[in-house]
Amino acid sequence: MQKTMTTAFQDKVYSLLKQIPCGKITTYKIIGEQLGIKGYQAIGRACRENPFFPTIPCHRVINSDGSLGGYQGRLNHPRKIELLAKEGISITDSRIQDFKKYLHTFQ
DNA sequence: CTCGTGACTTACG
DNA sequence: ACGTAAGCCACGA
Repeated sequence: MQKTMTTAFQDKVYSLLKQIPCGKITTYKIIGEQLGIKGYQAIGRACRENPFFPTIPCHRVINSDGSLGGYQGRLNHPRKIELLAKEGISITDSRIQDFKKYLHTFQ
């Protein structure tokens, strides 16, 4: 029956993502630092397998250089840009302006 | 159990 | 800026 097939790794990623408030974003690197791993790709993979929405807002996760990265397996997905823009984040040319200002740290 | 591939990356030259 | 290497997880054979 397993409605959800979340693994221990994904569970950690989701826990962090859920801590991200509205209007804030984070990067794969930060998540990796919090998890203590360097498998940034694995993090993105966990988001892509994310069966919940918007319980797990993977659209709030971007690259460390300010680019949107991808969404649902697609790069610079228009949906991701729109969602972030609605949260008050300015995006230009598939890139976040002053994304550091919106960066959310798991302190 | 082992191997190979894919994945929303990052770092380096 | 581009290409390559490193590194972590999940899935299929």
